[in-house]
Amino acid sequence: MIKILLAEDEHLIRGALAALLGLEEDLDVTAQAATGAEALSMARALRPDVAVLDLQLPDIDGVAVATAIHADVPGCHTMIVTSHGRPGHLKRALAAGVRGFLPKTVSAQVLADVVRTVHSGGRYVDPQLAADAISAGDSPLTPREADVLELAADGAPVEEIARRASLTPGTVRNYLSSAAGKVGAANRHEAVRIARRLGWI
Amino acid sequence: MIKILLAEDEHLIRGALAALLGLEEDLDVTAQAATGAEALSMARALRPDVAVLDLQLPDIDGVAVATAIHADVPGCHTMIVTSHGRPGHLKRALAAGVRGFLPKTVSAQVLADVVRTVHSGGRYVDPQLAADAISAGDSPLTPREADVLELAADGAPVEEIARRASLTPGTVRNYLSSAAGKVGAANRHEAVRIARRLGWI
DNA sequence: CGGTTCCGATGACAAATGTCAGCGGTCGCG
DNA sequence: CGCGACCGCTGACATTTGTCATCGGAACCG
Repeated sequence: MIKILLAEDEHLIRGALAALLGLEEDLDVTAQAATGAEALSMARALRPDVAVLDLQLPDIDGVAVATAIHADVPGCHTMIVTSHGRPGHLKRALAAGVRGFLPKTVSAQVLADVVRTVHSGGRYVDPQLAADAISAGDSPLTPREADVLELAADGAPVEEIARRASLTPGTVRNYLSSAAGKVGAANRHEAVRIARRLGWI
Repeated sequence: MIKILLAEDEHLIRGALAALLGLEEDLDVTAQAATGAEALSMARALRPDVAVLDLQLPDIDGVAVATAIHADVPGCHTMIVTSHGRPGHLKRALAAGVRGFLPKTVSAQVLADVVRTVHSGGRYVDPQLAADAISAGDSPLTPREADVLELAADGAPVEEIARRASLTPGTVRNYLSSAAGKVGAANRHEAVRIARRLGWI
C-alpha cells in the first residue's frame, strides 16, 4: 500500500482527487493538506511514501514544499501537479529533486500510474511540458533583472520599483530595458507577460 | 435521478468531479465535455437537467455556454464552478440566467447540494463571492473604455492599441486615462490589473 | 426641446519611460 | 594576472505616456 499525502488548496478538487486515488487498490490517501505549511507538518508526522503537491498553494510554492520535505522526510518522494505548466517551473522542480511533474489535463489513470512510478524510484515528466521546457530554453535574465522585472509585474512606476528594490530609478530603467531586450519585448509590461509565461519570474 | 452535464477542460479534475458526483445516489453524470462547443452539442443531444460549467473553458466562456444552453435546451438549468471568483463574472452569470455560482474551494457535499437546489428551481451563490460582488460594485467603465483597456492588457504600446481598435492614438490615450482614473490606478497597466481582478474586463 | 452621456478627435504640455554610452567595483575562472 | 559577467550608478536624449481643455456628432430621456 502506497501512502500518499495530497496537497491542493481547492477543497473540491482535493476531495475529488482523494476519492479518485482512493479507488485504486494499492493507493491510500493518508493525508490531505490545503496549504504548504500544513502539508509540511503532515509529512513530518505521517511520513507518507509519495507527496502529490499542487504547484500553487496559498502560502508556500509547491517546489519549496518539496524541497523541505526532501530535507525532513527521507524516503518520501514528491511530485507536482499543476494547472499552468510553465517551462521554468518544471526546471526548478526537477532541480529540487521532484520526481514527477504533471499538468491537470492528464487522466486519472496516468496520475495513479505516475504515483506508482515515483514511489518505485522512477521519474515522470509530462511529454508536452518537457517539449515546452526544451524549446523555451533557459532564462537569459540575470538574478537582478528577474528581481526587478518581478517588482514591475503589478504595473508600478519605475520610482516605486526603485524604492522597493533599493535602487536608483536610473538603474531600474537600465535593468528593465536590458530584460525587455533579452526576452524580445517592446516594453517592460510585455516583458513581464513573456517572462511569466515562460516561468522565468 | 438528476442528469448532469459536466464541462471542465482539465481531464483530471473533470474525471475526479464526475466520480465524486457519481457517488451520490440521486445524481448521474450523463455527459462530460472538455470544451464549450462540446458541452453545447452534448446538451442539445442529451438534454441534461443541470449543466455544471467551468467558467474558463478553452474555446467559449462558461457564461456564454450557459446562455446558449438556455436558448436551445429548455428545462436545463445551469451553474458555474470556477477557480477565480471575480465579482464581475458573477454578475454576468446571474444576468445570463445562471442559477448557481461556486468557487472550487467548496466541499463536494456543497457541490452536490447546490446541484439539487438548482435542479429544483432554486438559486445558490457562494456567500463569500456574493459579498465580494456587492462590495466591488458595478463597473464604472463605459463599453469603449473596457474595450480599449482589454486591448491594453498585453502591454502593447498605445499605437498598436489604436490600430487594433481603429482609433486615433490620442483617443486611445484619453480612454485609457479616463479608465485609469475611474478604477483608481496610476497608469493603464495597473488599471488592467485592477479591472481584471474585479472581473470588469 | 434641452440636458446628459457616450463616442471620437485634436492640440499642447508635463511626466514617465526606453535607450545608449560610459564609469567604477566585485567576483569567479582559466 | 587578465578577462568577462554582473552589479550599481550617472547623464543625456528621444520616445511614449498621461493629462487637460475643447470640439462636434449621435443617442437617449425627461
